[in-house]
Amino acid sequence: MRNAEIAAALRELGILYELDGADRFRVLAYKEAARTIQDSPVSIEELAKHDRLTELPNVGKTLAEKVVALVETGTIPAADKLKARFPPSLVDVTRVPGLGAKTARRLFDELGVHDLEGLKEAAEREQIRDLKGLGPRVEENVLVALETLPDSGDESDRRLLSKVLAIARELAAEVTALPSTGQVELAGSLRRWAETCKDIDIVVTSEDPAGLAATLAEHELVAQAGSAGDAGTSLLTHTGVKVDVRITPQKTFGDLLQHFTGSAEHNVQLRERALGRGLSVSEHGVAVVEGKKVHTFSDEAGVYELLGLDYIEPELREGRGEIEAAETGELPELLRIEDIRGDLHSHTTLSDGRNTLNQMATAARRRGYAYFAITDHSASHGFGDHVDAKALAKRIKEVADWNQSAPRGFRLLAGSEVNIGTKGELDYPDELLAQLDWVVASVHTSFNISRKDMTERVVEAIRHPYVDCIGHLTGRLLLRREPYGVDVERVAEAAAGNGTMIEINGNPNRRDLNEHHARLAAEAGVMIVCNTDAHGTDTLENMQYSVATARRAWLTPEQVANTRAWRSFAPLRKRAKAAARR
DNA sequence: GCCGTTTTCGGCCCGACTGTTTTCAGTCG
Repeated sequence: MRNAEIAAALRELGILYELDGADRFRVLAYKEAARTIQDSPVSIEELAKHDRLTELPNVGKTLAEKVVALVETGTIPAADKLKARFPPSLVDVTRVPGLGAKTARRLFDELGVHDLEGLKEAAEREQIRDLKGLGPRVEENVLVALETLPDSGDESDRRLLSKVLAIARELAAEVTALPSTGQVELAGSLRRWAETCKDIDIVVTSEDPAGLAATLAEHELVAQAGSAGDAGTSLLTHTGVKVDVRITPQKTFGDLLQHFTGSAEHNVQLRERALGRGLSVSEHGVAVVEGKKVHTFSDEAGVYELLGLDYIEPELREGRGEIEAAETGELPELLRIEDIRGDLHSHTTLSDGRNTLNQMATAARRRGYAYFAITDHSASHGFGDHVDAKALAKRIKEVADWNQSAPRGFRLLAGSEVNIGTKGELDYPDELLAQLDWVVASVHTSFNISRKDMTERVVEAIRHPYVDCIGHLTGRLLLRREPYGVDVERVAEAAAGNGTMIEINGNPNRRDLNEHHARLAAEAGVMIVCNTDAHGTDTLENMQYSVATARRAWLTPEQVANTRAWRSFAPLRKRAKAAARR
């Protein structure tokens, strides 16, 4: 059973308890445990089998028992019991914005609402207004909300970061261009470089809130402008993304930015810790609980400093131990994009890329890289773009020729992205692989084999003497395709043992390794590589997503191989080590 | 439910907004 399924079952159970009138902190405990499990880089099912669940934060004895029951029998007894009392479809009713469990329960008790269909009927028949505390506006809102309610799941209203970032940057630029504007920063999950996000938060200082709102309302990306005031304005883009622009005086810019950058988990932990020191943190400042003094900050660093913490980079603000580390001076010196010296996964027109070798190499050099690997797909790619052994041999010669006239300080590498067969075999002869500078090995076919077989398959490739790096390890496509089953812990162990690197693929649809796996792998001693998997010169800029994931994984430049100059990077490759031994 | 510089009981972020109310509960981020 996948971690996401276990997390979903716990979230559902939490809502069932909430419908049952449980204490809100108990409900919260289920949500927090679900999040921990969703984020876990290792298999929760495996932990359950070895009685290790309580090692996880937010999972105690009771929740551990429930997860064990779920993994062993497929259901949780407590959930079955509650489902006998409330229809599971009542959980859907709590997904309607504005309706929570308390309201859903009353609709069930007093109107017999069982599901979304029943809710719609009750609203249409104007029955909801008969309930004390609810009125006609609730009926109106329910009917509107039901029109746009996504079919299922928590993820369905999330979008890929890259799609939203482009819109956000354009709107932020528009705001910045106004003479009445002071500071402008994106906040929320965009600023934390999460994989996906729901909406756009922009924090601004402005002398002219009305003018700012009017300008944005006219922007070509904006479909609809909501209420505007001195505190800000809200918009809806044509792509359906909600935009919140928050205006603040300069003196509390840091407080507001800190608040809206989040995450919720980070802020909760930060505020709990602050309370222990007699300080109450909010977007308006840091208030001294016993007294009247309120500290305000024009930059975020001041907020963290007052709380006795080192400055925490936005990418780390996920409630994953960063506050404790900031307290003891143990925050990592994070990788920066300017640390990257080369890109080691790219495609050209020889396989399925859009640009030629020369165009890609030239673009890479212009980015300031010292080295760049061309890694077209291998002989069995099977999408009509395969490169047979003869074509690859020719390509090796072309790369050598290109390097003859290459500018100083830049080196083009002859490489390949080789398919890993179902038994871990590669589809070029070893003699040919030996002539390459760099080999990425990836799984592109037969995803639906068992977790055990997939793990063996990848580990076999990791052991291969000419495999330098594993590409997009889990094969996931964000919001589209689940990762295939593979034991990342075992893979990381094998990679560390064999000196095989693992990439963080910067394609914003992939970001694979994810931040949890990357952190686990680096801690296991695996050398990480930040790559783009660019299929054109334009997507070389996807390095920003690879670096973002690395930062979210707490990685330092030392843990990322391609932060090194070529003379230091080259000897890290297995093929170089083997040559040195000979 | 979980958790511990408040440590095995008694806490568990903070404020805005909404829709309904005359002071607040529920919901949201």
